[in-house]
Amino acid sequence: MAEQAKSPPKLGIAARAMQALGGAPAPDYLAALNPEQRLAVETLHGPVLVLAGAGTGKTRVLTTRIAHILRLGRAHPSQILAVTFTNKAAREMKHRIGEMVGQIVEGMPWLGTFHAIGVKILRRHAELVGLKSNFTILDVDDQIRLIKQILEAANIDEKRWPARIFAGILDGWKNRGLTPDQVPAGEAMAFANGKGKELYAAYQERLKTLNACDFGDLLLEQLRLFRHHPDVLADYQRRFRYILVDEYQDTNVAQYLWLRLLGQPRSNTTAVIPARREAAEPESRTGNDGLRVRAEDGAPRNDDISGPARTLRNICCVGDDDQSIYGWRGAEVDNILRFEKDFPGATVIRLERNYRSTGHILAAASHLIAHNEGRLGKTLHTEDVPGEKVTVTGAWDSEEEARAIGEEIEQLQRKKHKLDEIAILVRASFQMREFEDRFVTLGLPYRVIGGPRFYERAEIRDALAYLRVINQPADDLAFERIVNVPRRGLGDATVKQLHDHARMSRVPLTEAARAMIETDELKPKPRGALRDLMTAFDRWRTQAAHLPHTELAEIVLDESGYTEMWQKDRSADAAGRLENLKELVRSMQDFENLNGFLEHIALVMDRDADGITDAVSIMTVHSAKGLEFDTVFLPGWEEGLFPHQRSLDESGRAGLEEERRLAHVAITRARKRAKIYFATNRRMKGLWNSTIPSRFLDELPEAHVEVTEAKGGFGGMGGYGSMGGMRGAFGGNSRFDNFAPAASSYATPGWQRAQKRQRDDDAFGGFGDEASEYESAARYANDDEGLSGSAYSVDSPPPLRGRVREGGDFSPRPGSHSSRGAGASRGRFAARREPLTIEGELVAKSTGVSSAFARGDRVFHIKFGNGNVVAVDGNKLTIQFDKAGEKRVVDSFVERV
DNA sequence: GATGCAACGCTTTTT
DNA sequence: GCGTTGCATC
Repeated sequence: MAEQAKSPPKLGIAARAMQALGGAPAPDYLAALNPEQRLAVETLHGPVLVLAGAGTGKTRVLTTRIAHILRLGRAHPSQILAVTFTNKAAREMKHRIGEMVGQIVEGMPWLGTFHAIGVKILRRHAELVGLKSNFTILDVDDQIRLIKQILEAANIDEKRWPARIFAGILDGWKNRGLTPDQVPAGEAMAFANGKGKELYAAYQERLKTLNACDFGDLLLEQLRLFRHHPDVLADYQRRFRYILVDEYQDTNVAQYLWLRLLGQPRSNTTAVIPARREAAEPESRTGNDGLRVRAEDGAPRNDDISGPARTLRNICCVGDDDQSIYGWRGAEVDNILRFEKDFPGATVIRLERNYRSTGHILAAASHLIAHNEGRLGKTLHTEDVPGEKVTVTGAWDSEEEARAIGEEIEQLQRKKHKLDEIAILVRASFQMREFEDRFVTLGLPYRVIGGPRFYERAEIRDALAYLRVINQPADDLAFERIVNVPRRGLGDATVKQLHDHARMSRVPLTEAARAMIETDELKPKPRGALRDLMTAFDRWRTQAAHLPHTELAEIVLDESGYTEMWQKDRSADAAGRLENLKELVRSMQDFENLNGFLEHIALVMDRDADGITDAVSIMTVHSAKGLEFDTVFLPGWEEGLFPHQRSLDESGRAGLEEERRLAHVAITRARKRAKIYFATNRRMKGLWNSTIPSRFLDELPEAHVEVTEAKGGFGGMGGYGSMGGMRGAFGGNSRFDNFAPAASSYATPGWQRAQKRQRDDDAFGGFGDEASEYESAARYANDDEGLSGSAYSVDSPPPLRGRVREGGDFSPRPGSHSSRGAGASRGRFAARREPLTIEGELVAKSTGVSSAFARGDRVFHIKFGNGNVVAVDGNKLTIQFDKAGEKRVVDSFVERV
């Protein structure tokens, strides 16, 4: 029965599955599926590829399939391997399966991320790959510090060959499943004059001494394990009767190989040993400094992987080639495009009925993505109403864009839309700031998703380092991190001595330290400090045995002086850091012991959303994948930003297609409203650039898109059409060429005045044209020098703004904002705010209720820290922050201290 | 060991 | 423009 035709009659399969159920009527969970979904759930034999377009019920299929397998008794929970990319996805799956099966699925030990499963397997067989089962998992920070040490030891100038770059290269190799000896000679040449390979080998060796793995190793070491120990592999192949993979389009080569190994027929294990495959792209990742990494040898791909699996195994991959947006970190769309070749006899099922978005949105997204060539092709359709058209709105600059979006959100809010159902999805994270600033002013609750994660904060890592040393004394990286934090007189000199000693005796640093306390190599002062520290660690280790780990953490933070260090720190974020430490201890409660906790944080770097009840979400398009909202705002659709210039430069056509997929992902996040924006001027890297609308806008179907009219203000701005000339250089006209910036918010007297002044002045048009033409020409000549040369300088913001500022009453207050550092942002903020206040906008937005705060109050703001209230205006406070300077904020954002 | 200044870089991000 | 980082200096 393995020999099913590729396109079996759909009902046949379903019917057969029904028979398997003994002719009983389909259970509820099946009845709720559409025919294709049902086929995907019920095709339980042989490889299955489910191409699940956005919003077609992908997760539902996966979870139902698992529930179905369990219900039919085809496998025990422990015989199902289900892999996801993120912990979030894993959690969600577990939850939903539990709901369906009607109980908590404790018994699904092999449902998790690639990495979590990797750790589990590696811990069991650690000794077979040269590790001990309590090995540490290094995060990126540790990894870079380790590389630095390796580079130093090899006498490589870190200036010329930065550790970060090498970390990137290493990552690339590991993503492709390459061990040091497998690195193509050409690529190895590219770093440090051909030392790449050696360095990689040295790094791996060092990891072994540290009894540690980096993230890449969690996969790579498994490949090694399986290849060198076929018996172990066979054992897992036997165990996993069903394999399910989520987001298959995001798998990298290493993950692909891993799946191939596990998904292969058992008999075939010996054929696999030399498995190796080059990256799909002939030309690939680039470093800086002209460091081009190429796959020099055009080795035929995939030829050394064992031939087609002879016996079909039950592997089911779910993915969407149109949502592959992680090529830059090693994902290979190719894996999904080639599934049928890799797994002959595979059943391919397309899920094309979309349950998420209304008609216009879906049509717009489909039309856009149809411009891509390398795709399997799906046609999404919906039975939903057409709904609202996708809107495209032009804004003068990014500030106005933020203002217009803010306004639209307030309108939605007035119509009782939930803020939780609104998201702003940006291409690059620097775009977020503009919105944050705007929302703080408006008093609009928002949450930023992504950004520095909880466990990446310095204070958290420090605290963890202490715990890591207690847990595993050989953890040199952790030890080094905190040996002099807080300062205890163990500076670089002492640490270097420790290092020397450790290297000579080939022992971990802690051991070296222990030895050196007994000798008089060290000066008395550091020696004493070191002895104290080691005694403390001994004590904590003893306590660890009988105290609850949360208590231990508190003791350690306290006795080490770490808490005190932050208490004494007077900077704005010290309070937040202490709060984070408390949160850390709190979060430890969820774990049985220190070990479990440390493992969790190494792998589960995600943090649950903060407690804000109803708020607009701001995030990158990347982090929005998998999410959905009623209303989605998509700012920044401009050439150079979206599609991103670097993506085009580095990956050419493939890059453009990935950007287009990203745009497709962005639009398909919307259920009811997708609102696209572009600005004609944007500041990037400190310079104002005039920009042209994204080519993706032209690729949207006119019938489903509404180009919103400027609502007054800039009506008569034919003269602004500087973009016609720019398009000339670009080739072909865009219907957005003469687009007037949206000015919905500019019906204010101030703007009318500014506009009038500008018209009277009439000098602006010429300037705009000239600069823009030069700029776009330079851009398409792909000449970076020219590009920055053509951009407006920092001192001359885009023409209109410049005019406004220069016009007497709008100029920033002199003197008061001139301080540097943190004050700089204040200057930026205040200079812009001022005119708005004058024009009464802020007053108009005030609730009228007098604030609970008074002048002189000492307050705390989550973002800006502590400060003093210098003025109160309704619910708007002007606060002089200690660190962040003077800002106007809404009172609900601060609390009294 | 703290402080200050110059230099760098700046898409997307999980584990 | 702005935040981070590394080095030099006191």
